[in-house]
Amino acid sequence: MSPRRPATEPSEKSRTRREQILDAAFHTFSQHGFRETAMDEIAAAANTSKGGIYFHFPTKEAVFREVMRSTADRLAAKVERAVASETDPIARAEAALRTVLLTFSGHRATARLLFVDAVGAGRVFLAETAALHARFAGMIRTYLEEAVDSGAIPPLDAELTSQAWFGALNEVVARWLLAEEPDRLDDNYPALRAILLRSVGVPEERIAAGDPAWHGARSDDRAPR
Amino acid sequence: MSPRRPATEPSEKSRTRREQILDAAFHTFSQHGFRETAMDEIAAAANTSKGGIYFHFPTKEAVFREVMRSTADRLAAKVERAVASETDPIARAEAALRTVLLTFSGHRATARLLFVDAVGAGRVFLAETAALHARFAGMIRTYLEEAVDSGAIPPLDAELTSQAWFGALNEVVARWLLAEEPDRLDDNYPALRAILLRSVGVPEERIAAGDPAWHGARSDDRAPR
Amino acid sequence: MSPRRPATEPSEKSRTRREQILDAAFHTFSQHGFRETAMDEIAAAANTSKGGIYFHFPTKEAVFREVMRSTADRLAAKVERAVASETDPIARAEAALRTVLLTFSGHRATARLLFVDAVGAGRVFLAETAALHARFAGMIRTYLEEAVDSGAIPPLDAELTSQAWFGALNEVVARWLLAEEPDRLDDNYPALRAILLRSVGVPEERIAAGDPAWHGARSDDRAPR
Amino acid sequence: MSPRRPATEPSEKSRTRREQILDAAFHTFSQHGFRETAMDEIAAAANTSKGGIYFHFPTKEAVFREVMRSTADRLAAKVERAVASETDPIARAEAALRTVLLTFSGHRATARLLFVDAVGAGRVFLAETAALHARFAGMIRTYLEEAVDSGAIPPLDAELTSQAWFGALNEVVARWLLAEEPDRLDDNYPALRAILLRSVGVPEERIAAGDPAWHGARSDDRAPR
DNA sequence: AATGAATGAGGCTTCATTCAT
DNA sequence: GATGAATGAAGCCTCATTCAT
Repeated sequence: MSPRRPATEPSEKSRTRREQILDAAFHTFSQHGFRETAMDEIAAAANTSKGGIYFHFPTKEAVFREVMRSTADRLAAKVERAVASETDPIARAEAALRTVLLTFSGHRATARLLFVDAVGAGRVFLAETAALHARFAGMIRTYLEEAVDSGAIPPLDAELTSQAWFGALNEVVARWLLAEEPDRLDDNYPALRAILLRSVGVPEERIAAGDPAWHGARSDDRAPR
Repeated sequence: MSPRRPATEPSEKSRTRREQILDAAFHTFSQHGFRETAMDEIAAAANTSKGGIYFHFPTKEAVFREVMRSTADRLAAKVERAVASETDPIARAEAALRTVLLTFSGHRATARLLFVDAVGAGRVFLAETAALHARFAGMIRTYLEEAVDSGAIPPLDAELTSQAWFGALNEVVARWLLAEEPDRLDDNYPALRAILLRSVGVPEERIAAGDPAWHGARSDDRAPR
Repeated sequence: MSPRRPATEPSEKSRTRREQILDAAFHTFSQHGFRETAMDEIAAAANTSKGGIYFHFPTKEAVFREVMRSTADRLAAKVERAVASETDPIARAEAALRTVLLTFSGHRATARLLFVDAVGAGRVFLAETAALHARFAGMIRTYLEEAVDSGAIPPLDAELTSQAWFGALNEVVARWLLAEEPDRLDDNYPALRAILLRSVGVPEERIAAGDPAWHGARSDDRAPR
Repeated sequence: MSPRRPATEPSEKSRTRREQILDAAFHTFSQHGFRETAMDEIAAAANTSKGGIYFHFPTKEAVFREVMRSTADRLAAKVERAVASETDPIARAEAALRTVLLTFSGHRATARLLFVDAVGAGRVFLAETAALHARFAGMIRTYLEEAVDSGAIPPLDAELTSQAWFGALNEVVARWLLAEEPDRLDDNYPALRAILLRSVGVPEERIAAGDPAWHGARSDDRAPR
């Protein structure tokens, strides 16, 4: 018997199985894309049955949305945590950039899912994808505006600039994902940082000094998710 | 007999029908994406039959590849033409940027196809997509290297920078594509130009002067293809 | 999950449906041949859906192979059972012949499938067909060799002779299958028996005596499969 | 201008093209079977177009029928010629057997077409196939009846025996066709001759003497058709 | 006579979803 | 809660046949 809980509250067992499915879906989606992933594959990877998935999710779309959401949440939380430990506005922007690059560097699957599959999942997810991009660009935008407000950099079109930053980052990641024999993604951080900081008018001395947080903070390239 | 190894030049009639099909495919692919487009749809849009398409192309993939190729060719040619009319290295880079933005601005479908569908078409097209991105980034790279060689801007990591530029541009376009009620895409040119030029160390005076070629050269937002 | 590698015994329900499909396939294949039979027909005859068949078999070919295999197995078992009840070497050969003729006589569909469709199913099944013929010829060969060893008949080229016997039998059956208004197939047994026995040098007295097992053992021409 | 000929009479040019098509059809049918042969293949092999074939033949079936008919005619004529040069009834039967075996031995394609494809071409050709088999069995039957009439062999069921002979021959040929690495088909003649002659009661001395016509008359294994 | 092009019915297979147990 | 089984709507592709030129 399950403990005294409302019937609508998912039981421990159920929470676990749900997560199993999401994990499996995350991996298959990021490997084969949305359309190319069959419910059968997810079921097999989750050690359950197709019917089992349909108990927890109403449609395949719902599974995908949930995977995207939770993945984006995790990444956003990670970035926000990293940013929170910095106070200098420019350092905060650096931290955001650095974190994303480091995270993707160690988690190709996450990068693939968020920035390749999201786009390729079909017109049904257009709004979702736009929101996803807007979310990360929005984070960047916040840091840029802080920097402007603090006088660290001159005023700028924050909306467009954050899009450009995100796009630049996105492309570097995507090219790394598509490469046959990719180098370490994070090798690109110093140069990318320089370009982006320069693009918003950070003084050359500051750029030349490098990112003080960028000592051995290299990715370890092995975390499972 | 298949037309793929024509003993004689393809007849006028055939050339026309082939183009009809490519046109139709271009539109349906850019509206629904690769997987979501059925051969039947293309056939209907091309005023022909499914079998008719298969007379001209061996598979659906082949149609898509051809559409991508010809679209990319057209765009690349347009950019190169625009660039050729400038001599100053920075002006050449500006011309490239401006042309792409203007073109996409008037041809959402082209943008959609090259920068959204290409990515989302599935793993089969990975290499193709990578090549497509590399192609345009490569063009940018050439202009940047010219600028460096001429001393107009300081040395830089041309590979990464061209990726970043392309990515920034790509994202701005993509966001515009995904927006519900988009502004004019080309409204973004001045700000984007400033960011990018700044990112490679173009002097502020040059940036402030604006792009001299950017007078009424706005897109007209109506060309059929 | 596919049922091809069942972790547990296939359930009763499934066994039943699988057999339903095989039964339906047996009938449609033997009536229309492999290429001319559509999966839809099999599905309809099995009171299930096309998809239902694909749950149990990976391809149409696999269905055909399975039908052939099980049909051949059943026939071979029947022959072996009949032969086992005889001890005299010549009587054993007679039993084999008699059994095949009697079986086919009552089951045109079986005959059609094994000796007409198997050949006509296309190049993909060449090896399968060769093996099928070799299997039955091989059985005959065994009985002939026993007969030689026991001294009942003079030495002979067992390989060729078994082929010839099988071919003779096959043709008689085939002509009966192709006839518009066929007589009883088993009416031919006495004469065929005489020819074949004579061809391997069985003494005329033995031949003239007839097959003692051939009293009312006539087929009844109505068994469902 | 064509010479003064009735309009219905095929012109020289036409006769040639028609034959080209039949030749091509013969080869493709015998290699891939009826259903597996596409009109395109025949057209390509005949160096003409699909439309060209439809000028000379109304349907694919018609082409097949014509190929079968002409091939069978050619073989039958060959056999009859060989038989005509013998007077002894048993020698005539031997000649028929020998000729077929030798012909097929050198022309796998003919054998394949007549005795494999004919069966496998589908239900539409049932009657045709039956007639084909009956035709050759009928020839054998004639020789057997002559032999009986002349007292060379005892009375027999000529219909059944001719079927059996034909079937035996057919199977030996078929097995040779299906074999991966076949020996020479005609190596089997002496043994097959012995079996068949014995089966109709030819005296052992006659059998043991061998076929006097079977000196170097081996096939040469190379004729194109 | 001949051809290239087009047609459209039909076939095999996939897969999201449903459902009885 | 979970599963195996079933469903049926598409989808891609093939190919005999037709037809304008």
